[in-house]
Amino acid sequence: MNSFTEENYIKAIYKLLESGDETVSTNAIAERMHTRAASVTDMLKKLALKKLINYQRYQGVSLTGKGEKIALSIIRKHRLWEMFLVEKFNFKWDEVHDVAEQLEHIQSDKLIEELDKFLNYPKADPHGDPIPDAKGKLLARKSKSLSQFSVNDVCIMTGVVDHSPAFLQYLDKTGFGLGNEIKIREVVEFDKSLQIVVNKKTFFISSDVAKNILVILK
Amino acid sequence: MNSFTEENYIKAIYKLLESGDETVSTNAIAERMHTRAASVTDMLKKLALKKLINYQRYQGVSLTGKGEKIALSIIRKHRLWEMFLVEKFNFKWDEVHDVAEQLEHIQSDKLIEELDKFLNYPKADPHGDPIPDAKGKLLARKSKSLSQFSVNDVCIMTGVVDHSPAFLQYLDKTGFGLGNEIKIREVVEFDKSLQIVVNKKTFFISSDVAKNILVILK
DNA sequence: ATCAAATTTTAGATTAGCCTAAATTATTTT
DNA sequence: AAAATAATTTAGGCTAATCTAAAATTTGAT
Ligand SMILES: [Mn+2]
Ligand SMILES: [Mn+2]
Ligand SMILES: [Mn+2]
Ligand SMILES: [Mn+2]
Repeated sequence: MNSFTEENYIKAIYKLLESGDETVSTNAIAERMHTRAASVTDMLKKLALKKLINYQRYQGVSLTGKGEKIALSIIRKHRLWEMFLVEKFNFKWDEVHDVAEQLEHIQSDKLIEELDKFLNYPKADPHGDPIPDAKGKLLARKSKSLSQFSVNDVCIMTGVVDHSPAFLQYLDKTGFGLGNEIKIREVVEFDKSLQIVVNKKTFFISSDVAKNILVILK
Repeated sequence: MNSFTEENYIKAIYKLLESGDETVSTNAIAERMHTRAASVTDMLKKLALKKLINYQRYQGVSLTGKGEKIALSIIRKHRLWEMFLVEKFNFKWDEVHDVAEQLEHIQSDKLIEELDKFLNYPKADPHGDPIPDAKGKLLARKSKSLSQFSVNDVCIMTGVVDHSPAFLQYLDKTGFGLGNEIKIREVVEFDKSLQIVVNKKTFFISSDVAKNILVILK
């Protein structure tokens, strides 16, 4: 139906729209897809012809209902596969993304239904990202960045912003994972770095790290 | 490394070589790939340049060691995935092929290792076809077609020649499957059709069906 | 050994996805 | 409200994989 490339563009547009803006720019897509703006324009014309995006030249793009459904189905597949790899195949959370990028394009409704069942209908992937249901319904997360909390707040880690292996491995090495209780012991005024307590141990993390850790108040 | 298309050509050449000939023809590849001979010639030039096939124009092709290794790795992945779908995801043996055609191109050594381990290192796929090991070693099967046996021979069904859903569904409906004991009660001289006993029930099968059932003598 | 038929290759196009360079349109600054 | 700058699109090309039609080569039948 749609090529891998088309699927990847649609997903990129969806992700860019997630940050709140009404439309996304050609340049933003180009950067995310590691291509040139001219290539993006070519693809936008094609996707518009297929009624997957709303596009008028120079005006930015958004997804149509049809486009959004496709995006959500790809994201669903990506996250289910990531979950599968971690739960059943001994992958670490920093190893799953690249394989899931390939698996998300496999076409088979039965496969995805069985995958979902096999994993017992998980609500979130190994990074805490919510998994759209079979109908494309996605629960909005209410997590906030750890950097938004204050001294003596006690939070539960629910996700990450940065998904890079480097960041995930840093968290592993330090001993942070989803579900951990994090108590803020001190916020350094100067650089917004934090002193926190996790598993009864004290850690110092930069504001950069704090920004990339998602939590809910306990 | 190699595109999906290149992988599919290599696999096609491998399968055609399996029938015993030293080389395969451009036309044979074209028919198997549902393309035209001219397209095949283009691809053969490319694969020859990559040293995956031995090719001189008008002389037919064979695989180099490198090409054969790639073919076996794709076949290994295909058969492991088919096994996975049947064993873990409730697929029937007539439903797995098309999905495995997609999954066989996923690139991840760890994924295949874990898949193999998860399935407890199976020796054959749901159709009885042997699975190459991680080194690309493939055990030759000694099964023969049921049509080669005679009255009173007792055999065990070990595989199928035709993999089409139609044929597999016919076997399902009739109640034949891998591992079944088949006793030949009569061979009709006129059309080579057979009267056989499976699970204490008597069946009449055409010579065409018999040719497509692989067995070993009990 | 010659000629006809079949096979295979070459020549020349097409489409998807990508590129650079140039032109166009929008936005920001003065 | 111009002018300068930034963003976007168009123009023109490239490669991979495909096609049709024509040419070249091999095979096989007299
Ligand atoms: Mn991911
Ligand atoms: Mn994820
Ligand atoms: Mn198969
Ligand atoms: Mn099989």
